[in-house]
Amino acid sequence: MAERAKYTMRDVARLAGVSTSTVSAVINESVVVSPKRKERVLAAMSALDYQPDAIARSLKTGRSNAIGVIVPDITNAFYPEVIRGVEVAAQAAGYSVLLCDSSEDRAIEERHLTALFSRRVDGVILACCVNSRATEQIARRNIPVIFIDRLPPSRAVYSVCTDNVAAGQLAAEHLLGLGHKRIGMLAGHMGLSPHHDRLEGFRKAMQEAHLPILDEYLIAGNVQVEDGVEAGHRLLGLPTPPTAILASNNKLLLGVLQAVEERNISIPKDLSVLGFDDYLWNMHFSPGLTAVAQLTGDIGRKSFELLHQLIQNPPTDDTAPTHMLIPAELRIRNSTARR
Amino acid sequence: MAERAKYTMRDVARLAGVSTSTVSAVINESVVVSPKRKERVLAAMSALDYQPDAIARSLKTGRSNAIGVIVPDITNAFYPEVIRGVEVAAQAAGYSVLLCDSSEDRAIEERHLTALFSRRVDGVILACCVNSRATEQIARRNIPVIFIDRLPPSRAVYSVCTDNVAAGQLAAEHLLGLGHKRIGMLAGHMGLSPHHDRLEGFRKAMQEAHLPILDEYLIAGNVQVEDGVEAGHRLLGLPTPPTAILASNNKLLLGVLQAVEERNISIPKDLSVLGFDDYLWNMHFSPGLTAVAQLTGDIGRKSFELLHQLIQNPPTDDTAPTHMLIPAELRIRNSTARR
DNA sequence: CTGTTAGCGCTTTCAC
DNA sequence: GTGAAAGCGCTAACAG
Repeated sequence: MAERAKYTMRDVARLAGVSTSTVSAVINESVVVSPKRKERVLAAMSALDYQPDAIARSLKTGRSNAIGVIVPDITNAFYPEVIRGVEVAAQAAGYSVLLCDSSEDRAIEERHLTALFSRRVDGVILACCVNSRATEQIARRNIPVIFIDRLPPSRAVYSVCTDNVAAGQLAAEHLLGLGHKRIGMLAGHMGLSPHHDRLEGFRKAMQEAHLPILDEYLIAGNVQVEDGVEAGHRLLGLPTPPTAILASNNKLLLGVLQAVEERNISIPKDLSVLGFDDYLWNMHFSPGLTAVAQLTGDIGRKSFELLHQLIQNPPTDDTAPTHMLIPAELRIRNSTARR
Repeated sequence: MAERAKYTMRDVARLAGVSTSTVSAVINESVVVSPKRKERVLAAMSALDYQPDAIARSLKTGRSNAIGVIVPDITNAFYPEVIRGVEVAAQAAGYSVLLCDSSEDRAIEERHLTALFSRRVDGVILACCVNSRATEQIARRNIPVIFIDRLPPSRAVYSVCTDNVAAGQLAAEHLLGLGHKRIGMLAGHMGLSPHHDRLEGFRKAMQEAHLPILDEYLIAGNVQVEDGVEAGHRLLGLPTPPTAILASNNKLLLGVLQAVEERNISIPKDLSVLGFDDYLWNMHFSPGLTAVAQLTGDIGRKSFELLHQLIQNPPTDDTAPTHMLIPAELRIRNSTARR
């Protein structure tokens, strides 16, 4: 079991009465082979149900036609959507995807990178974890890496991300446009570039509207449901509570919703609520949840395309890395209303 | 770029003043090496930041230390949870995971299998698509394959699945225990073994309670949200509507919820509702959704363990394949109530 | 257009 | 305990 394929190229060559190089030429269409012999080779191949050995080919060519994808938590619904985009594009280009989950742990991320390099992947797509040291590890190697979603501390890397500053601004302006002036924000974890940037966008929008951001309306830190519950209660228990709350990720939003439920507050009558990321169930909540959606499929597809391009045309060391920004999309439902 | 590592075993050997076989012995701890030379080798390895080439090793040993995982749709939240279980167990055992998404398309599934075989994976974990022909493709090869979640038409394969008959029964008995007698079921797609089995469990429970299953209470077919909406309306528009509805998957449940919303029916006062699979947002819906949860992490972990075992101890052809059944778990919340 | 040949980087007998 | 040497299956000069 798990044994090699029964037949090798030599068997095919023997059966077809040609040399292995001819078989190789037929398979790779690298050089022209006379129709007659080509026919014989093809016949022999299917007679033996021959499958080329990708490993031997990789060893010879130095290219694996495989890429690595590392995400911090595949059960976070954002990533599977991205991965699907990568997968489809990769498959179309003849690449396989090695998937790794770092569990938001820097040491595991490092081990995964090492393993991927050892497997000679042609490139890596990486959503790094907080305080990632990946850039240092990558610098020593010469393999193209695309950062997605989250940027490492030094942002001087190839990346494709949602334009989170614009997304934060978009969210805030939607609320502002509805007449809200007291807007609370659960900003998430400032060590995570998307959260950091969304807050920046929020700040920008408030500034342009000449509105102050009250300290007590801004809660940053963790990103789990319970953190959202706590922050929600904190905000809603204020003497002058906000009339709208913006949650920087889906779990925080779920937490806010729970706090709202517990306080018997009515959405959107008493409070408008808006989150980032848009999943199937968002629209089936009642009321439907307004959200700033990320184009996850695009992020996946474009990150593969960029990586593929880098694999085929290795950049010289002095070219500045590309940053690809994907727009976010406001999906208005019934959790936000005019003040 | 995408070029091989700078250093090979020969470089390490040269620097350490030993032969490549000694370096190999140190790395694999295959034979005892004198402490002194071992030290020198280790020093040389770290001095060069040497990483063994997994591809060359695979070619030589015939084992890739990689497994393939194929799922029909990675954006279905069930699979990422399973994959995480696989991933963690695989990583602990030194295996990498090649992930493929078949998009519920038999032809793509076949291509993925071919690619995985070509890459000489040591085994495959497969959630097959409807009408899968995978068994035939596998029969010709000699690679262990574990079916998860969904079983192929012929169930004579190694598998690890939720005990869906028991799960269906569990769900029905919960409703029965609450005094419901008129129970509607959105049974999903009968070509999918989990749906098929859950219906069987439902039937069993009804039979044991000496209750008939009305034809108009049983709706099978598709599995998308819209199908749930339509079926929900059909059920709720009946002259004598059911007092409880059981939905065989999460999307159907979402659809029912929408129909309920549109008809201004109150859960659980007027209708009890229960679904399969349990996700984070289920408990944050109001009311919290009662669900039969699958132990997704266990499915993933155990399927890897079984596969690993098969890789290490190839079964003889006449041993009957193992079927591993994972229990389901009823999580009672507020969407089901006494009738 | 076709075959011969020399490795890719590693593991593994097999002598020493 | 250690090294020399032979490949794993394939591709890519190169010579014919």
